[in-house]
Amino acid sequence: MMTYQPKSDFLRTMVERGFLQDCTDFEGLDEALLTGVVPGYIGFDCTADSLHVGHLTQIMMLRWLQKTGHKPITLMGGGTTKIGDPSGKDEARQLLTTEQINDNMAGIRHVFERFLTFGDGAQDAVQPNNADWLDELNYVSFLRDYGRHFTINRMLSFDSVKLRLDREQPLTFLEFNYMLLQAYDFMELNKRYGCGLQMGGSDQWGNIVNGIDLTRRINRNQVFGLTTPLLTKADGTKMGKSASGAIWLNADRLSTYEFWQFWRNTLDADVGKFLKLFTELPLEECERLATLEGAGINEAKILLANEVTTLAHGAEAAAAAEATAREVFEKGGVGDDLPTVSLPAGETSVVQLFVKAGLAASGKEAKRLISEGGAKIDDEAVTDAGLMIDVSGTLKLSAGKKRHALVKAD
RNA sequence: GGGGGGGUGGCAGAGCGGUCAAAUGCAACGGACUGUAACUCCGUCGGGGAAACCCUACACAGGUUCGAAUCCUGUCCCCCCCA
Repeated sequence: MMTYQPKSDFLRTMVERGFLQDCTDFEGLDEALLTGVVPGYIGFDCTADSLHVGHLTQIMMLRWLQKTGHKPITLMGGGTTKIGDPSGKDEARQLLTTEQINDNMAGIRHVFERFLTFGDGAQDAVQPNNADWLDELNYVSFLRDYGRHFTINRMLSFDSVKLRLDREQPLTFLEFNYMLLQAYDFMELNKRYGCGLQMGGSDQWGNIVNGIDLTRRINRNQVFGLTTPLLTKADGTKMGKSASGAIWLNADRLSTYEFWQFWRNTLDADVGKFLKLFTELPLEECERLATLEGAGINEAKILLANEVTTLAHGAEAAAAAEATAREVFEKGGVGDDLPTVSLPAGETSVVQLFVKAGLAASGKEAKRLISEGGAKIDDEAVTDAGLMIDVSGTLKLSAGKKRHALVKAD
């Protein structure tokens, strides 16, 4: 695959920056991208009101698509979310109301607006909702008009299906149908927007290929698909989890300081990869930074954190986060950007203080922290779990060396 | 429909009448080392309580026992094989 040198800006960027896992027709897509504006889409579930770093590869890909002169389509799975894609899930997803789904779509839209330009222009991003066409689907006519184009033989040959069958895990009819609906989405987007490209994670390959086939058969249009590699950290663990949970891209869900910290704590070995994927720094710069060692790579992580935070939350948020981090970690001081909790002034037990500040999940955990010597108030180690604290002014609480929070008296 | 095997802490997976808040591994958290890394090492890891101590837990509901995650009965769920 890599023997072909792409000529289009978009594909070249994708290859150089490590976005590309696979493509259905590398040369064909390249040509289409050179010929005119190619609307390209990625589908997103509406299960939460924000997206997280696990989506960031896809988001950046859409951003590059727009930057290189094409049209991004962020398809909301409003229709499919009502059913729920059960693949990989242990239990059936709880059903969301239409209202919840709409709220979630609005939240997701907020995230995208930071990365993409929406509007009515040829290269402006649009955000359709597949409920608009899936809700009206009639089972019998769907089977008759579209079901005929899918053979079970072929569907069984897809890895996503084969894996499940090989592992002797049940695959419900619902899941099996999911790929038909997604194929239908692609075809519909091709009709409505002239969409010529679907992108997604490597696990979406089968679904994407089905959409391409269906679009060719029904619309008689040649469309393309490309996938991104599954992102893992250098130590083999999943990317995008932190102590407190998912790394949300929405400031309501995760403070910009904590978001910044997530990137600041990138493993050495991942710095280059993340710079290329999640920032827009020139390629050579990314590669140079990745080769640094010791203090150098440490500074590179700050740069990474600043760049990603600027994209997701703006330059001001990034600067504030960096200032706080430098104050806290380099000078041992206090920064405004630390997670802050307000409490009524007065006496509280240390244990409760740590729980309320979000530094301990339970009183037991707070006590454990204290007995292990990891709990500090204004940098003084707490030794007595029975201590009563008079909350007044601002206190800096620390759990270990990295987790800090401020408590303010009302 | 018949036969068999299972459901244990965030996950994986022991335990199969008392010494079990439950081995071990992973994850997580704290500490040492450092660069706010990685690796390694040490410690912690159901909840409430300052503590003594108390409470809830081995799918669910009952039962047998001085005593049950462990035995019995019923219910629900999962997997496998046969039809």
